[in-house]
Amino acid sequence: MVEDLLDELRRSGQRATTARRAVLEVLVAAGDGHLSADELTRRVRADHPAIHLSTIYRTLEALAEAGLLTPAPFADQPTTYHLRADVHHHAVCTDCGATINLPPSVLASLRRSLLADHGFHADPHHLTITGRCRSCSGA
Amino acid sequence: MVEDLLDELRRSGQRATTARRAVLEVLVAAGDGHLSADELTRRVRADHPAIHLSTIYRTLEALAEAGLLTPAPFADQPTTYHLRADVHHHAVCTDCGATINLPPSVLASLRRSLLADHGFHADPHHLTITGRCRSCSGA
DNA sequence: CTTGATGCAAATGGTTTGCATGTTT
DNA sequence: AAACATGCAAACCATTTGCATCAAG
Repeated sequence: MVEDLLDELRRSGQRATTARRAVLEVLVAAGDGHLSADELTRRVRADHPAIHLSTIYRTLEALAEAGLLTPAPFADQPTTYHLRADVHHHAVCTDCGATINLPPSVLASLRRSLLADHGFHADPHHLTITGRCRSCSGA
Repeated sequence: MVEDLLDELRRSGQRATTARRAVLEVLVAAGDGHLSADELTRRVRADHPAIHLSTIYRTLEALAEAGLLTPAPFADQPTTYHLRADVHHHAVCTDCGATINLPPSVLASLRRSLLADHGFHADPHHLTITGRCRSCSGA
């Protein structure tokens, strides 16, 4: 898994270093969770205490450029990152903060109408839609 | 127009000050354009040179709380703001940077399915969807 | 006159960068 | 060996905050 990703990295002309392997391992272990650069650093350091926060940022940039991961900039909070394989979207409740993961398919009809009406090929890596969840909207 | 908005501000328990009037004037004059705090300050200062950037931020916070405007956090770039009356969404081309304004109605079916499937009442103040515009996707 | 708003300067927090050194290819 | 990645410290930039002063109700 991680080795496959590293191969893809190399194929895109980048080097496979310890830091990059470590970051990918943490991301794979996290499943489809979203990790901030800071949290990622904390976890990477469990095994590699010397790896620096700035390296994590540069690594994330390299991995994103190679198309292996996607940054998910939330409003305010620090940007989080997840593997490209786990593309999904979010519904976030503005009252309680609950988040619902949504499959890419929820955007199917939106994409269709953007294409039909504007010739726009939507390729949303990550989308956050705000609103109120079932329990908060009941209140 | 601006006076109506100021009334609404007062009704929500906030004070109608010079700074707030000035910000509203600039926003109204900007139409549905999106202005960053910095750009807003530049424009406000044309008439009121003493108004400070931090006041603009506090003003924006007050106006947002009163429901008069909406912050639109773009990826990376500084957050921009527009009047609540001009709610709309964006499609941004990742190649050329072109942006298309979209009416709220483009989200109708998405909202319907979120409600049906998750009991989630979507109320997106602002959404940015990435992809490639007609001309760039042709290339 | 009381409470909230403003100006200013200084702090914050996430992210980026310059540079000397270490590692991958 | 050459090119690129890393650690570190310092810079950056948008935004926030403490505090003394000022203005709106």
